[in-house]
Amino acid sequence: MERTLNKDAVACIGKTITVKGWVNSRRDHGGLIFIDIRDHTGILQLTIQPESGETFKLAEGLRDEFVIAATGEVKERADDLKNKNIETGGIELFVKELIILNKSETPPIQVNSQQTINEESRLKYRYLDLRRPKMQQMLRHRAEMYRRMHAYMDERDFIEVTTPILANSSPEGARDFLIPSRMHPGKFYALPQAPQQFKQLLMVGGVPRYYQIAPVFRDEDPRADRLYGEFYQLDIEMSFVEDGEEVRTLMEPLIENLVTDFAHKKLLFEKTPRIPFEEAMDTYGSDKPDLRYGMKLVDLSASLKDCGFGVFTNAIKEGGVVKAIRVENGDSLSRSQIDNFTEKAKREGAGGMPYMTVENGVATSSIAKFFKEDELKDITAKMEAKDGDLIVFGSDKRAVVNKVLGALRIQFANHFELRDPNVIALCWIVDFPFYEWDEKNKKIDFGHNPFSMPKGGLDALNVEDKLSIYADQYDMVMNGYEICSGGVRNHNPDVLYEVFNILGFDKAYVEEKFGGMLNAFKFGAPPHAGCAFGVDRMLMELVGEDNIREVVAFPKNGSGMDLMMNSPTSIEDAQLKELGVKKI
RNA sequence: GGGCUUGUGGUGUAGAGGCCUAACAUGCCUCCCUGUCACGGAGGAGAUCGCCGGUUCGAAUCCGGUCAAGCCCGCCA
Repeated sequence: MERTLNKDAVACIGKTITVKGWVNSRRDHGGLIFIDIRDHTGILQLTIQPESGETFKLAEGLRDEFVIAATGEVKERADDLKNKNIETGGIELFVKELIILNKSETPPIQVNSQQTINEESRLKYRYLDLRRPKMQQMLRHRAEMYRRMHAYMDERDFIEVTTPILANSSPEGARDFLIPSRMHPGKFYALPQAPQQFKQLLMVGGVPRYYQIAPVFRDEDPRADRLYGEFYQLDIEMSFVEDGEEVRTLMEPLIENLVTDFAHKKLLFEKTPRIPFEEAMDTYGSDKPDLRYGMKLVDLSASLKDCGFGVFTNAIKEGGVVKAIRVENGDSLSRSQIDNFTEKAKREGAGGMPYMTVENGVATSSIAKFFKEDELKDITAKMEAKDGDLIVFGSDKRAVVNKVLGALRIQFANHFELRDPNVIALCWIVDFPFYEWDEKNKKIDFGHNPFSMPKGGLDALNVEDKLSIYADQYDMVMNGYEICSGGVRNHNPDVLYEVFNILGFDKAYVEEKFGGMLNAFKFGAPPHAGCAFGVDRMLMELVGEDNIREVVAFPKNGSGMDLMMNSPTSIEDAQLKELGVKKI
């Protein structure tokens, strides 16, 4: 007699085996009882006959989700009794001995049901939810992805180093989770928003290739593609790298392989394209474009600068642009659907949503009367529009138009179901501007990460137009989701001082704020670069989920609560006192 | 912080001023059943329709507020 998993029972015909698992369902025929026993490998039918005496009596009392062990002989079923729908449908276990290892109350959510269950209930009873085959598969998918990541990095001589979870509050970026220090009342640790500083210090510490699948913590509002509180990154960093392209070419085969070999999906591009940030913004209205569909933004300013439509000409006169996207077969949209899209456009900052449809080879609409015939022809030609297409315009400052049309592009793609779930489009967004114009405060500010290396180093910082400086920084985008962010780091103290000096911060400020890292850089920091992949988000897209909580065992809900464990919780006064924390 | 959507037996849904003493499916309980596989059959229990207030002769249904959830904006690498 040996212990066997359900799926392995198929190979045990004629043998006596023991299986253990949960009661998935019970079919009691009065004189004959069938039990489907479930483990993580699937379902196996147990057959209990009245001749088994005590065992039969025990089986009559079984209910869903009881935990049982059954011992008996595996027999092949007669041909007409085989169930082709399940893997073990050709056999059954004739039970001689049955042990109830634990009972179960009637479960609040049905494990064996196909019904979609309210997420709130699923999270409250996550341990039941996790018993469902789909969730079991998810957990195993995740483990398999981790395994591949470890193997890939190990093969390339990266070593895994764990970095502190009790770390420091960081000045940039998201809101911190703070941990009061008992030994230093009034002082706090912070949970790391990324292992960024530690991994750079590892480079200084002579570790040339580091990686870690690291938990990171951010106290920001969640979204469907953004977990609350904590998530995981495949975090890597390598020394003696001065060009981000080296990191990109090293890492992209891993991701491409995960797409084809792990997720069994098609890569849209044989060679993952590099798209400069500004081109992405201009062409797709987004720094994380979904490239599975077209609908590129086309600049029509040159054609329309003298047209009769004041909305357009005024925008151009004030230094703005007129751009448009072509929605294939978009004239099938109803008036109210158009109104819905118009609402969306307005929410993104547009004044309205002018549009034309194409009939008999030329654009037309209620606003067509403002345009000369050759202007309409020009629009049609530049948009490469065919009969039945919808042309949607945006006119304003360039940034506003890009934002509006970029958002509409996504909305139209959703509506017309242009996102092929079996295809993965990867791209790298490169050349992020180092500085950006802050419209609110009317001054220049850091575009993204002040610690990445300006392209061209110290010399490049001397240019007149600081907005023309680029950072050697890059994001990887998968089907419209940012799944990786990285950069060549600024390892040179002089460059770091100058980068801040341009914004008016002096040496003393930099030293006070970033002294720890700056000190290290004074003692022979090698040039280095790296990146971090969002593991959860990548897995979500690879397995075709549209909510990131579906690929996490125990996610928090939208208001940051764990409904199962009831966290966060209140704390005893005595405990607060010990930590030197005053109650509000 | 703001916007949109949703809230009805344990679970998933229907009902959209009087057909509601709230329907259906599933689950649960009792009984019957020796080849089912989401077994089947008979019977039964289970819901103050998220909460508070208002309109009305009459509210699950309309209105106001409130709470909760999901999505989005803000925020966030």
